[in-house]
Amino acid sequence: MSGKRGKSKSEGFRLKGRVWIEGREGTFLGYGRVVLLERIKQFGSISEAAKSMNMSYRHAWELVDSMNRQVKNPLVETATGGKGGGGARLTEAGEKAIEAFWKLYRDFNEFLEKTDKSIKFT
Amino acid sequence: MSGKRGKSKSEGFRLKGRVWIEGREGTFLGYGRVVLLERIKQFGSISEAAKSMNMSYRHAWELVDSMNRQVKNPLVETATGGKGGGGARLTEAGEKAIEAFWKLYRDFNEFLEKTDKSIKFT
DNA sequence: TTTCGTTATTCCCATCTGTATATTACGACT
DNA sequence: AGTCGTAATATACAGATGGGAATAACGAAA
Repeated sequence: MSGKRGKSKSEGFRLKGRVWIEGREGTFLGYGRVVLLERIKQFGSISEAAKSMNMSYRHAWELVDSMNRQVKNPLVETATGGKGGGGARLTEAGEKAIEAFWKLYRDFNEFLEKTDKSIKFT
Repeated sequence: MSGKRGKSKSEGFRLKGRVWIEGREGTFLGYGRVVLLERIKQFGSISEAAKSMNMSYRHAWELVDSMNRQVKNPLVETATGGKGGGGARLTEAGEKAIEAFWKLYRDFNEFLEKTDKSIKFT
């Protein structure tokens, strides 16, 4: 291939992918959910975490609720009312989940990079 | 874990994922597209291929068109009119694409299975 | 008991994806 | 020339997804 210049029409392909943990109700942990957990840890509040991700509170709350429903020990504990109106904090299980997912995520990206090089189409 | 019986609330997690090839316009090849290519090869027609997958002809045609737009040598050649009204056939490049994807797909599933076992949450 | 900010929950709406449907273009064969 | 079945294309519709706004519940602190 390759004329003197100009993009070949089949240039620039790259391997992409997603991984997630699935539970009884469907997705349990994925990239977005883990980032959300981290923001909750950082801000101590679902609403602040959501805002920082440009995500609606409604959506964030549903994700948290979905995760908590699928485990015996919740990943996030919430409190309504009280000082500051309430808040949310990450549990031990939440911390473990974050760690476990990033480990998986790194392994997966490694796989993607390695595999990407060995692909030939035309 | 495990009480005498009954499902633990954190049972049954499994790793899932998707991989695809991305080109200039977004997705170029993924699982569904490859199955579609195989059906086109089998039936010699986009409409029959679509029907066999419970997919609308419109959608199938758009997928084929999207794939063809992103390469110099089309994966599918179509003919309008003529014997039987026309049809579609897989090109050499189409065959290669199928092969390449399944190879990738197998490697990915291997990764998933291997990785799934090494994950601990709680 | 009043205040306050967050969680919890409910509606309505915009957007997106794909379906269903209808119409036209096409060209080898009879 | 007429027939036939598929490709090609446009339009209207349905369902799912998430956003935004509105409201109620909550409980510690003043």
